[in-house]
Amino acid sequence: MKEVRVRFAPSPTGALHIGGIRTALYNFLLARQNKGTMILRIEETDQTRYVPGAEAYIMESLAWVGITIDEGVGVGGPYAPYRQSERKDIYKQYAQQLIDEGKAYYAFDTEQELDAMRERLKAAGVDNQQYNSITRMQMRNSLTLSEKEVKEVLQSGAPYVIRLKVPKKEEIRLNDLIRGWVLVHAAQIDDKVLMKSDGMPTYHLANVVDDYLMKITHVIRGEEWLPSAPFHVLLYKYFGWENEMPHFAHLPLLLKPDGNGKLSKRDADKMGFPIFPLNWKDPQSGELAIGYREAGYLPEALLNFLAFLGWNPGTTQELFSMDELTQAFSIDRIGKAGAKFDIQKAQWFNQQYLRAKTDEELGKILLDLLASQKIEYPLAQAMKIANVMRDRITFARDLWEQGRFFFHAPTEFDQGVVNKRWNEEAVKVLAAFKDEVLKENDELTADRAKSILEGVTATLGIGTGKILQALRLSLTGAGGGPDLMMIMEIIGKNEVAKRITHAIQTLKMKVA
RNA sequence: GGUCCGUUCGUCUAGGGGUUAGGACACCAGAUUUUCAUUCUGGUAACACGGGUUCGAUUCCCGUACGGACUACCA
Repeated sequence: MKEVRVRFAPSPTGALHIGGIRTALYNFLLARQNKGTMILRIEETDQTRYVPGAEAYIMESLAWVGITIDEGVGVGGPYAPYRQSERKDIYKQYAQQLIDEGKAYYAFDTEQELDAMRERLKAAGVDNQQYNSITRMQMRNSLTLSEKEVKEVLQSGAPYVIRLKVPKKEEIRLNDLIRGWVLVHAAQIDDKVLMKSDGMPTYHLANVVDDYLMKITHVIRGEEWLPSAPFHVLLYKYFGWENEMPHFAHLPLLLKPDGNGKLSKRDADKMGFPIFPLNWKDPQSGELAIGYREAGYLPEALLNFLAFLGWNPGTTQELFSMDELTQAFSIDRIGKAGAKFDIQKAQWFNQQYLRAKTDEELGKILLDLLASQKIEYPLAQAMKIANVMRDRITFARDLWEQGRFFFHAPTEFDQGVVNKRWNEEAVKVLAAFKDEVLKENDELTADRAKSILEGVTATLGIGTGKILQALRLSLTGAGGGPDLMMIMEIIGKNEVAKRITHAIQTLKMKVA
């Protein structure tokens, strides 16, 4: 069997969108599964849209989620260069070949002339206002001008483009791996521009030429390319590359969560979730967009989530590592319909992956979080916190945000709990408990804390359950949280005593 | 407008001529947890519509509706 060669070919016009990551992932999985090659090609044939930093961003994003590139920009390879701007001469040569063979032609029409043509057709009630087999004969191009005139215009240095001469009557068919046979009549395809007046190729030419030269076997890309795919097939035909033509697979789109339409940055902002893998600061506006990484998502969780948007293994298993995805992936299990983006499911995946981490892994993550708060803390303690917090968090940062009380005594107390649970009985127990705790010689363990507390309540003849909330309140300021005894073990006896004392003082007035 | 693509619970989806139409997220309820979260158990909830074909259609075919993509010298 032929070696599988796939490519991810983004355009560096800004940050890589989450949908792009999914496209890259599917390509990557197919490559890995078949021991093939994953290629990164940068398609920046439009200089006006080029954004500095976008290319580096793309590469960093792919690296972060664990999609490794075998060949292409950044790593090199036998078909270099992999940046389309550096392959200008190649495209020119192929465009010339089509001209020579009469399959393409020069067109000299100005923008105004093109507009005028569309207006004219529109006014005449023609649905299809295209530059095509009919209209091209009324325009200024090498088909309508004499050979001598064409030569003159070319020599005068006037701007021109090269267009493909699409046949009038022909049925173009393409067998999409996801959608099956797609038929299009050539009459519905326009004479697309192959070479722009600035000497750069359009996507269509560059894409086909590169895929052919780079021996690409599978083109997996977004559905937005489906309408132009027949045109690409035609190009392969014109070049005589039909036998080398890659398989096409047009992926369903990622849709916005509410309403309809393609998922956009605007929707993401509106709904409050990231759309880019990494933070992205727009060099034009200076605006910062938060990325999944910075929002606290684990790369493996994001990947797993994305993999399931449009694909599924056909079993009930949902948690897949990259290796497992590689095993299970198959193009024929990709769905046809667009998938609405549901951030809640992404959060669930993140939760699952967070839980699967060891105390040590999670403890270290907490230490990083603490470092940014300028808090130094022992790993052994951080691991204990990780252990009690694990099942309560969705994001790594919740370790800090929901566990502040481990590091700072509460400054405020939940009023609802105060009203309900803070009373004289509780104060009595707490004061006695504090005294007992301070008498301890050893470090306070959870078990020890519990027996001391039970001793105190037994002596005073008050039910332990009645004052537990008050104790929690005094230690954390809130009415909910992880196991209270463990909290005491982690913060230590002196801190326990200090906080109880402080709470009794602060809340005294409120009882009366 | 035109061309192309699509349509199973709110969402991601499985399934496929005869099923109690399955799972997951979310949601709701109960149990456990003296709290909260977790966990467990249970529950609400879907084949867009109309015609065919067929003994039988959610499944196949055709329409309609709805949605989407494309319709640039952008990718």
